[in-house]
Amino acid sequence: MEAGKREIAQRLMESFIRFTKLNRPQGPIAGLTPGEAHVLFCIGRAGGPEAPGIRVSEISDSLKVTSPTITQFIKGLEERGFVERTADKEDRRAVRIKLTEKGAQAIEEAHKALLASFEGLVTHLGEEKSNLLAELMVEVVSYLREKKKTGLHG
Amino acid sequence: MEAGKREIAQRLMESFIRFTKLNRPQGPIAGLTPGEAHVLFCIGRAGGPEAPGIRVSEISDSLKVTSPTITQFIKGLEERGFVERTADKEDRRAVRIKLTEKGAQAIEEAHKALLASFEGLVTHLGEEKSNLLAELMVEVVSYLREKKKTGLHG
DNA sequence: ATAAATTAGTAAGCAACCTAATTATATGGA
DNA sequence: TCCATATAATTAGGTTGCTTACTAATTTAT
Repeated sequence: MEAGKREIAQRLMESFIRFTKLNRPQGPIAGLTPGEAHVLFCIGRAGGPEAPGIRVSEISDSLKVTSPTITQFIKGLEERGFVERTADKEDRRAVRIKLTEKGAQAIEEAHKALLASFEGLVTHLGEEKSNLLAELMVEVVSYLREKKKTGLHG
Repeated sequence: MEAGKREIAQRLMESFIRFTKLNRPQGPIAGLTPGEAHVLFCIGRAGGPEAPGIRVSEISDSLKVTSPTITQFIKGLEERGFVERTADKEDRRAVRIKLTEKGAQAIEEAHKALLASFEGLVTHLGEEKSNLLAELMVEVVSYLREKKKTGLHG
């Protein structure tokens, strides 16, 4: 039924547009912009205080943004004491980035706030619907990823 | 079950973050940036060629952005011949904005492209799941709207 | 008449991205 | 060994889509 399909697409489109608008984060959390929090999360995931620290290129790969973008974020985060840069001894082109104590605390705070807001959503929808939604969103993400890949040479 | 709830929230959070990243539009459609297309859609919805045209304030209310943002978009769109400005005769502070022929064509093209991409998603998920997703997203949107409202004075 | 509100616009700036070019270092092959 | 090439990070500058603060013109209410 083609008409049904178009109608569903229309509804999906509208809800996604509204979602995108509303989902834009309003203000900073723990003194971090949303983008900074993202980068900081990525650094935090990369290992504890004993680890050598993550590289700029690894962050940019992981977050799918270019390395100059990461450099800019790191610059701001370092100035404000959230991260530390150290030279890599085995590859002197590389830079190792680690969280400071302040950075680790900021992550914890931001993570709590973020999770709390999603827990609010789960409470609103109920666990069953939330599960369903998460599954569907995973499928949407895999579709978008596929589309983006083939879209480049198709 | 608190542990379950947190786990669901976590999965929801991750899928939403990935979605947001992938859903960012890549390039212009019909010579319009995504933002311009949005504004043009809004102008198009406001009435046909015989209507008096929409006001800047009406667009900004509808799209939930400030009026200077709209002014900037209109400026660019007028320069490139997508819209026309005319003075309102009954309220000389106001400006009436209408689509040109070129603008109407651009909307049609952009709308087709957008709808086609969502139809691709509907095909991928199937109609049943797509319907479900649209319904869930409507609930998410209403939750976010509510949260944003109460968040301001709570 | 005058104060208050409204409409649109300008100026300046921020967040989060991008590309192109540059610097420093690493590495494989003639 | 030396050179060409590749890689790591950075700098410089641009884009998109928003913001706030302000001005000018006009309308409305007192």
